[in-house]
Amino acid sequence: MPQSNLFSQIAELFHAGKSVLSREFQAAGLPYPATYLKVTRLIERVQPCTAQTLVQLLQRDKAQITRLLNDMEKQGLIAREPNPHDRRSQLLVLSAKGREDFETMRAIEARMVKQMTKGMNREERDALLSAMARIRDNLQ
Amino acid sequence: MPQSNLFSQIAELFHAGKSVLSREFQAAGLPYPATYLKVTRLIERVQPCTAQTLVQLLQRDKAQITRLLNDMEKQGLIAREPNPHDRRSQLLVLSAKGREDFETMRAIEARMVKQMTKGMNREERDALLSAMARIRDNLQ
DNA sequence: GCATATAATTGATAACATCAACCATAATCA
DNA sequence: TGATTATGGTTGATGTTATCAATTATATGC
Repeated sequence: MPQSNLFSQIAELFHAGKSVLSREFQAAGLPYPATYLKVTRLIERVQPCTAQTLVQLLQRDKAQITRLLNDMEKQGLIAREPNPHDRRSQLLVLSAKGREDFETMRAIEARMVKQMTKGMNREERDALLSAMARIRDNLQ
Repeated sequence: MPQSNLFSQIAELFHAGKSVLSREFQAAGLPYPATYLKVTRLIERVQPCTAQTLVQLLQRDKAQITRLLNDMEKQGLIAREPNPHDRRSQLLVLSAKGREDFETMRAIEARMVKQMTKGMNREERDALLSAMARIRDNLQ
């Protein structure tokens, strides 16, 4: 890629990473799109978690979130439980299968990230992550 | 975004950047998807350039490239000229409109990148770009 | 000249994204 | 309290990005 700039780099990195992930999910018998990992991660970490929570954290359209959750529910990864505090929304939880598959996906992703940062030391990795966080903030 | 890892960061950055770009292209009267910028950039920089060249540089499926070029041709941004060395392929060139719109898109992108790296000095920016290039290589 | 490789297109389909309209419930406030 | 407005979520329509398999035309190697 000749004379790339920052944004092209990000785009290419994302594209390459996503395609590695999907391929490896496939190979591990988890034929899920890469997005599932992000969603399961959030449902695990952020509790209680509703569709609206995901909309805000992922900055995605709520329609897209609804459909994503429908698919994941259909595949038995998550369940929607009544929200005692608000009958308009539902609480999202991982099923046993969801937790298990999430662990596998997470391990695959961790392996990929390790591969990506091969040859970088602790400081370099930290600098990279903090630079990226900064960029993200600047973009808001 | 709680405890993000490298790949999530990249994904979020890409998503945020792409949406800023499309919005600003719209605002500038260039209702093109963000991909057009990458393609016009390559056609300008890499000459001669065929569909195959783009497939390799962008690591995209050739079907997708064909359709992308069809759209761009339909909108008058590029032209396909006969390749004197190989009658299977065509040489891609920017039209006058293509060059003009490309300049506008490039300026918009440059503004965004400047915004993204606000508060970072030269060394930090260089370190970031080279870390990203390294990551990209590691991923191949 | 024939077999095989390559450049590009086409068809099918999935993943990802956005907008507008809508329904049910919650919150506000006259 | 009852009307009004706001919010969480769903549905419909549509556009963009991606991938795979099959096909056509031309090139290349033998």
